[in-house]
Amino acid sequence: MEAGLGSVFTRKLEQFAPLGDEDRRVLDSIVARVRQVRARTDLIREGERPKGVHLVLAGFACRYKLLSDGRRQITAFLVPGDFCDLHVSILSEKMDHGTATLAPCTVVDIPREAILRLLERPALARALWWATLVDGAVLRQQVVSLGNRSAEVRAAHLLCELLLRLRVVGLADGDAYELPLTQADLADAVGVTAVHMNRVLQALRSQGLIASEGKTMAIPDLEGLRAFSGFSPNYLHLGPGQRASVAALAG
Amino acid sequence: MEAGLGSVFTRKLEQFAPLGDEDRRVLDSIVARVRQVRARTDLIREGERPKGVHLVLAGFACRYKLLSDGRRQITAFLVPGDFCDLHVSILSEKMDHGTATLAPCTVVDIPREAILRLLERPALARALWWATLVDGAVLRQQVVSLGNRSAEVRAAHLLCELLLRLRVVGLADGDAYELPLTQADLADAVGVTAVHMNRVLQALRSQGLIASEGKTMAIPDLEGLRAFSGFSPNYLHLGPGQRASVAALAG
DNA sequence: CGCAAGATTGATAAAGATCAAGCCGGGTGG
DNA sequence: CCACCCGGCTTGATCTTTATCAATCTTGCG
Repeated sequence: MEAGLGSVFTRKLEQFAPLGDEDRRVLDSIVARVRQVRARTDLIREGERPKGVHLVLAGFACRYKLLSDGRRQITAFLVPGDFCDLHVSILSEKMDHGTATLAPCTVVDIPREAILRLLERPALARALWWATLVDGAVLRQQVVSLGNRSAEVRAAHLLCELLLRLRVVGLADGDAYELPLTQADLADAVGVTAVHMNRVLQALRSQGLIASEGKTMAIPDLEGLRAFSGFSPNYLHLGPGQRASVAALAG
Repeated sequence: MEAGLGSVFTRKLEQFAPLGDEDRRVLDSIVARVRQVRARTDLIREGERPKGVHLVLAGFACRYKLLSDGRRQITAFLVPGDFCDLHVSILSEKMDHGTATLAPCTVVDIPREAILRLLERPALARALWWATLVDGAVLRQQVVSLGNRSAEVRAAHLLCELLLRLRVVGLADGDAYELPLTQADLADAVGVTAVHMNRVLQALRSQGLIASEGKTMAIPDLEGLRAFSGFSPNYLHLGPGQRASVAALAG
């Protein structure tokens, strides 16, 4: 399937820097393969060399690493608009981690040359640097969480972050969003066992901080969750266009 | 103090991509302020907007975040040749973390415009992307460690990584290097208390995996430490020039 | 209807935090 | 020149969080 990139991608990039007409034209000229990928499927494995950049248009994916004992650490959740492997692909290096879908996804494969063409335009290059900066910042935040916070607080922080990131791409309905993950998936990101993740979620529910049913996650008391988890959105480096999404959150 | 950048910087960048004469000329044309900074001094604090890029030429520094309860998480150690705040500075964003010296350092302040000039040259831009990629990869590795490994294994892994990174810049003498950090500094990176870090180091010493005295860290049995910590250097994306440093390590 | 994946519960064990001292070395002021 | 002081290292005892192991329950779905 061949098609333009649709609006999610453009909207995502415009969040970071104002684009000129010519920038937009270059963006629109990218022809990429769009495809549906079912849940729990590798997009690219550690050690492989990506042919192009993968971009999530819909669904839920992740970056992960496997350990020798079979355990999996999820190092990032990828939501619509997120690049799976931008930096590695620009350099055509070998992947130092894998990426995989967690839920059914719509994925775009952008050829490497197309990305290199984007990089020639300063405003677009800036947007890509920005995406990379946010990527790193989210990772630093995860390090802080894993190194210092209890499992309960880590989980709360993650759910807070996901709400905000999904709001940015218009996928959070007020204070609720679809979270098509198993407790084991969350556990692999938060760095606990699935058993413990279950107890953590129960605790958060009983404190009225979250209200999940099925695959829907609701945050009835965002300010409460924010305070509990010590969340501050500064590290997401949201653009001016997104400040409204943050209005509810101090900092 | 004004001066050229010296060889560390150039050597670092050449690790990533071959540079042409013109690239080198542009590099040499950068005039930057070089200064000595004493130990335990902030280079830039969270929330500030960097005027330019800081580069460590000598010494030992870190990226860190402070939590509301006063705890500090070190998210990266910065060794000679490392940028402190490249991405944030390129975008003149607010810092989402601080950087500080841990030992006395020689630091270079490169004006933002100089970096933007580098970015116009494809080979140099590529080198900067590469540095950023490695930054992210190291961070992912830290997430994997914090999420899955025991404190002992995390510490071993970190010491393995530092040996390799210091070898790359010629600061490791065979299997030993200067590590001018307190146990508390290490603890803040590994995500344990200083007390526990002390016991961890004792355990590693008694297993013959490390042999530190004073500020010198020696690795008498690198293969042993590698195996114990599950270290694999792939995520450092070392250039062909550095393969020799890795010879001792499988994978 | 029956299964398999996911969620839940309980009991026990291990890793690491916390609290509280004590120790050691080197720099400093009297 | 020495006493003392302070930062960093070390040790011990106890407490908390989370892992581990082992079932059991629930539910969407073929």
